[in-house]
Amino acid sequence: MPELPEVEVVRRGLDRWITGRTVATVDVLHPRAVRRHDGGALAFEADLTGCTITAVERRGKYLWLVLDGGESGALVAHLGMSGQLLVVEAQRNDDPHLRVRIGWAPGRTPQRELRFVDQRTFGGLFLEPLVVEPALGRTVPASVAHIAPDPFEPGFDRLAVAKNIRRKRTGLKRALLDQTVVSGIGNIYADEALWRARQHFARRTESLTSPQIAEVLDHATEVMSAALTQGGTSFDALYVDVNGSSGYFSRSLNAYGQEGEPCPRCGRFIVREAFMNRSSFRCPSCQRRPRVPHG
DNA sequence: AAGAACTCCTGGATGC
DNA sequence: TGCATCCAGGAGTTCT
Repeated sequence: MPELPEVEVVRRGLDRWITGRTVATVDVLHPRAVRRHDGGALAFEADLTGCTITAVERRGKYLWLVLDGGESGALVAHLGMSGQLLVVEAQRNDDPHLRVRIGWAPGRTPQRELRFVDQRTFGGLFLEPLVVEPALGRTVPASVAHIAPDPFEPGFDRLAVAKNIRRKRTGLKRALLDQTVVSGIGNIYADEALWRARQHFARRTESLTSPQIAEVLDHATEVMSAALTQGGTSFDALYVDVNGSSGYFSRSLNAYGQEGEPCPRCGRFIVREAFMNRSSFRCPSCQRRPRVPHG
């Protein structure tokens, strides 16, 4: 559920609250939360303790805290389906699905701490070295190197990505969700972008021109930008910013989750269909099924 | 080797 | 009321 706008809201909150702080204590309450860390929970606790957060960066849905200017690598975070990074007063009661607690060296009062809370445990935290991407000149964690730039990165070339998608010869939504092609787009914003572009999710990419695909990418960028100004999309308490507040973009959705509601453009009822083991929402009039389907 | 299938997980909603 | 089943889905891994 957290896609690019939601992760960016969290990144901004973390940047404001924890940049410059030094880790004093690390407490892993559920080993699965650090399953991607080399060496497991004990190594995670030992490796992170003593590090200072010098920056908070993001690519797509991946977020990372630069440690000691990069000298100690980065603490990578992926929120998965239900992950939350919360900055809360240390004395507050533990959250029901608290997985990792990170305490700071004493500083401002009240004393706060960083908590990773994750109901469905698809998300996780892990430390990794940073690597330089030759093509872009950007420094990213090793496991983020295979993730393509998101539309808000300086290295994002919309026409080059469009040409790449066209060459993939696959279904349009499948391409939008492929994080190695363009990152940050998940099920919600893919459906919203397709609705805005009046395209069907199964439309073959090779049947579109590169400028047409670039337009779909522009719609995705615009809808994510609009969501960001609303604090992201929240359907329940599962997605929140670092202070626990929900975003408001769910009220602006035109297609996603709108089964049985009238299309805001034409009034036909939005339908839900299974695609790629997940729900896809579309207007049956504005987004007609292509004659050569699937992909 | 690209792409489909499978897997991880919990709790709220739904069905009988 | 209570128990069983379904469903949400990102991304790494395995299979074809």
